[in-house]
Amino acid sequence: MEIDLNHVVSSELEKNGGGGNGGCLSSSNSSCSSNSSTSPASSSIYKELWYACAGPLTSLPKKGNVVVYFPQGHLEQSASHSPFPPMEVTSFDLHPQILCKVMGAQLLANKDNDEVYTKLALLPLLELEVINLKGKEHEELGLDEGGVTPNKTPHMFCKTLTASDTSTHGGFSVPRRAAEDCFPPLDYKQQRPSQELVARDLHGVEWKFRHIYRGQPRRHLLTTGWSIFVSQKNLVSGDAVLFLRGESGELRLGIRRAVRPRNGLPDSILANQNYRNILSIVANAVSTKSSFHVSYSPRASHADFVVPYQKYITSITNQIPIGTRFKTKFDVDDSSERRCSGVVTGIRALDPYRWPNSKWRCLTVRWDEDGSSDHHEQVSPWEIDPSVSLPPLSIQSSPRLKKLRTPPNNPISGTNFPLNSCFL
Amino acid sequence: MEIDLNHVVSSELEKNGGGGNGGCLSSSNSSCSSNSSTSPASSSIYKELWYACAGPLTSLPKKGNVVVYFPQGHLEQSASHSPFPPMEVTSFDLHPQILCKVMGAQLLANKDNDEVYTKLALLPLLELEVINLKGKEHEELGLDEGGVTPNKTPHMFCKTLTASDTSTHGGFSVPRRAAEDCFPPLDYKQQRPSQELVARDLHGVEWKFRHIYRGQPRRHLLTTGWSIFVSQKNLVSGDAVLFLRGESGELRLGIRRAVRPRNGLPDSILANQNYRNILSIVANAVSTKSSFHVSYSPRASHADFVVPYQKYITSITNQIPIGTRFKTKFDVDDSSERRCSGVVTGIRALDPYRWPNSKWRCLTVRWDEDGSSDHHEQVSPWEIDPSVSLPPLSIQSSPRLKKLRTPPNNPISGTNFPLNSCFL
DNA sequence: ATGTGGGCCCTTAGCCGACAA
DNA sequence: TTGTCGGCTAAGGGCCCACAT
Repeated sequence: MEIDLNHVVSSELEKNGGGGNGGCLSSSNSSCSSNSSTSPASSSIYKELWYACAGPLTSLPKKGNVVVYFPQGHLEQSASHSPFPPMEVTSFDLHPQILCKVMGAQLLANKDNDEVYTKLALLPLLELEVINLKGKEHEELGLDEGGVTPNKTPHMFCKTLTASDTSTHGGFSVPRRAAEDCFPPLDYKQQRPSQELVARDLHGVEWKFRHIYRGQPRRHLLTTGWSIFVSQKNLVSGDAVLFLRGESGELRLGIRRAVRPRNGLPDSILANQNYRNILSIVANAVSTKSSFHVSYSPRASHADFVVPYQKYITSITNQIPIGTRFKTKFDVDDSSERRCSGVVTGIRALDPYRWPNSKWRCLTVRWDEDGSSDHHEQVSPWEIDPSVSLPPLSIQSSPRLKKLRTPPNNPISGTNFPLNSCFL
Repeated sequence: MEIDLNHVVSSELEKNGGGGNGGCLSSSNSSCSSNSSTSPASSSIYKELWYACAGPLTSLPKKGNVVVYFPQGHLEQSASHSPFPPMEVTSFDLHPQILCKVMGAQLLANKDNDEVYTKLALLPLLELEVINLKGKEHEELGLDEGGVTPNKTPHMFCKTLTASDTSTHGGFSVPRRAAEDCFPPLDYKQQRPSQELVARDLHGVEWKFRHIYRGQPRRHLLTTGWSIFVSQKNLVSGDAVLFLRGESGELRLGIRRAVRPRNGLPDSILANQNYRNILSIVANAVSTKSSFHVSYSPRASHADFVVPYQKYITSITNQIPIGTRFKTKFDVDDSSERRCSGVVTGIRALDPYRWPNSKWRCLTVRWDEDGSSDHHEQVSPWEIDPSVSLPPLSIQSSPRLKKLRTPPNNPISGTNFPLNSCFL
């Protein structure tokens, strides 16, 4: 009997028993073993590892939270190669945004490439319930967003791999502080102190490394076992590994791949999710008042199509006139993050026929740094942070803007889209 | 931009242009290249290769055929680990068998493991249309089943890999007749005649091999390039490779993996196909009179849940009393096939609550050879061939039968399930 | 503090014919 | 006819330090 490692990791349950072979292909001289059934570790460490792999910016709705679900975003994620659905596909009479209650959230990891993703169970709410919600406490509305991310583990590090790290020629050069923080101390009186490290990945697979302190000047290195890890995980320079030490000293390690075109949500989710299927599933759930499942990859692209209720409301309540300057975050390494800024150049519905009045990526923006051309030029109001008090740029000063047609005159505001008509 | 190789191969269209990297990981010294965009070959050779990989027993319905679709079988295939759906899932008021017209059939290959599968577009038919069908010509009813399988290519061979074939120690030992049949002739006057072979797989990826005739006694071998192919395709001893020579001499090669627990339909299809999703998609298609898609892996398990109309009718029209002896086919190697036989020991619906009166695997059987315990003990009427005129075994003679409870008294017959009530 | 490269050893991939089944 | 083995050679994995940034 086989157990799908895609479903071993779960923040809700303690069922970490599943073994399988976890992609460990080495047979005899194994520096990795899949002996995860003997793992006595609590699942909390996996939860922390999951969030570490997902990056510092990831925050997920908790069970019971109220969120806004955007079918458009869901469709985009599932078929990134064809931005627009075929003409004959209608919106199944679905609203562009659907208020839902989070009935469950699973933290998962792609068996093939270790990318983290989540599976949310969403229960559509009716308009009546929306009104009732207004009197509820804030927690259910997803206001405690910051609290969802677990406290950052003190003993963890994340390093972007260099060419030397991934080459077959040598091992892995461990940053000094990282080794001192996360690894058991070595006996520095010895000539070349070394020890064996054992770390588990998100699937519970054990990886063994020889940790040695040597060289002139002295440094921490991972030698034996490292190259196997690199090849098994298909790591290349630019990807990042992260180590994490739990309370009782046990090690976890995860990977955070560099942004590549294809490293988003795994095939296992994308395939067989065509437009019609997704829409019929959601439409069915709405009409039968039953929950449906949504898979979401936090590291794939900034496509938040499941947004905390309060965050959404806040983002559309404040006016965002054209020319508004804003900032937003992109994480780069360890726990640092790069801030990008830009200016709103237009407001229009992406697909006015199928999804009229949809807020999904309704803002046309221009980024300040041209190097970041990989960012979308269409973003959603809740993705940006317009609270920056910079002087709004004159639109005429930008040559690129002259190509744009006159944006329609519908600035976003809460009054234009009262709750009573927004949802369902 | 990336192209999903899962969808490159298609029997219907000529759109074989898609390149991608086809899982070819070797970088510089590549014995495989993904230069499939330059392929001038017609897609018919791919069709033949697909059928060769699928095995001699595979026959698929053609576009326009009328078939019977069984949701139960579809659900089984998608979640082979949990044989029964959770209690709260109903059948969505779907009938256990749904008459459909085949609107399209794509021949596909799993990008990860090269397993062949098909994607069928099925359009549910109404009862009225069923009645009208009775006067139609036989072709549309799927009677030309045998004709669907293309004429067997004369120049092809299939060899099950030995331990030596898959070892890193050596190359691939080519059966003599195979080499003479499929490969260009060598100059046997030379001491060690050799040549370079180039073959394309289902994804259009080129593989190059050094073909040499040497040794004492002389034999045909594939040396350089072979081990890369083995490792890239993850072949192990027991798997089979097959070579195929087209009319103009170009080579194709495919693989047929040994039956393993997990080699069925790829993850890309299985995942995210839970019971509720499938049923809501099908129910939606039935109610909106639109088509839906079904993925089916012919080599995974003998779970024919899309059955030609006539085949189904024939199978349930004839009485199958308990004790009936039957034969059935299982393919083993090349184009040979092993025949298995057994006896029908009971007839009952698998899931009487959700799918009453369903014919899906309603026969309990006992196989004659005990070694074949991997076969299902529950088969569908159309999977067996009861035309064998062996004396029916006395039920009491079997010790294993004593454990069975008395089977319900509902022998299968066409009159018990008239067409008018069977479908929708 | 740590990325890269040269030196060097030794494992392993991989081609060959000798055998044997 | 063809599966497996021992022999042999060459390629590269992988540990070490020097050096540079």
